[in-house]
Amino acid sequence: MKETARFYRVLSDEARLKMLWLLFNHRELCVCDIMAALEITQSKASRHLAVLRNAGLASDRREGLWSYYSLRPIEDPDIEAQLKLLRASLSKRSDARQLLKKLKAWLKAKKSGEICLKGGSLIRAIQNAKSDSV
Amino acid sequence: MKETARFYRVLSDEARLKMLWLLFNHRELCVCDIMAALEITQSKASRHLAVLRNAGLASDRREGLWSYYSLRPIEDPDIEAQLKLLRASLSKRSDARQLLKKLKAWLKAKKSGEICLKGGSLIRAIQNAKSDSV
DNA sequence: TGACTATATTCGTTAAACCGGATATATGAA
DNA sequence: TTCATATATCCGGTTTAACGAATATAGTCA
Repeated sequence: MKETARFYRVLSDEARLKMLWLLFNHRELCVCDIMAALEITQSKASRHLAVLRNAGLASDRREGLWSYYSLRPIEDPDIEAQLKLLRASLSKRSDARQLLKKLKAWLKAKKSGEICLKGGSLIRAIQNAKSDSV
Repeated sequence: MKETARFYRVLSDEARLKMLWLLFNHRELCVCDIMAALEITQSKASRHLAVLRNAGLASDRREGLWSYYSLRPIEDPDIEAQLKLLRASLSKRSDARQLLKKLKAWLKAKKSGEICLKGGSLIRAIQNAKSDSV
């Protein structure tokens, strides 16, 4: 039953729940997308994504400088059912929907080049997006 | 979403999972029953039961010196579904079934008076039951 | 090559969780 | 009243988790 407790431990952090939620709704996201949506530091994003990966819930794919994370197909049907329930439960929360909106806005800005990635680091761009939302 | 994380945090401890599991299968248990089944100290049992109570998952009823704990009817259907799933998931685990057996043995011994409660504290009786199982 | 950058990891610190032993509380019995 | 007892809570100490800043790593591009 220790194993079961460990599974819930992974879900017991708000940042990780948010990441799962975003990945439920987007097939693949890079670290910077998650930083921007959650407004967290780079090390925090990377660390929590690693926890999800080590727990077998997420997998990453490297493409050049970028790491893309996605949900991993779950083998254990009980865990799969739990995650499904989690997703359904979060779907009803307005803060979860709000988070998705913020991500979409960021993705759009990134794609359209509204955010200038040349000559400025992504981190600075994320900082600016942050202050925009205030 | 902080609230959701807090819920999983409650489930992220093995002792608390075991307590929930026992309460899933017995309408009401006193603290000493849980101490005996889990082979834990009195303060640990009491503390974790308090966590379950504060989370709204359990309630207690005082009867003389004894505190009886039971599951509380869950208002939130999402949480209820999660707990149902947890129960079904644990039902498949042999260690969970083993734990139930240990509890039943303890309850039987307690009821039949095999364990002498007079002139000896319950805690001592639990200690003895512990060494019996080794 | 060398400058730049996205991500991973390390480092030192802070906060939270957990523990057993001791103590406090309240009930029951003599 | 006084003693015994089941449970709750307090007290230190230990472990675990989380954090931001700094550094390491590895890829890109001039």
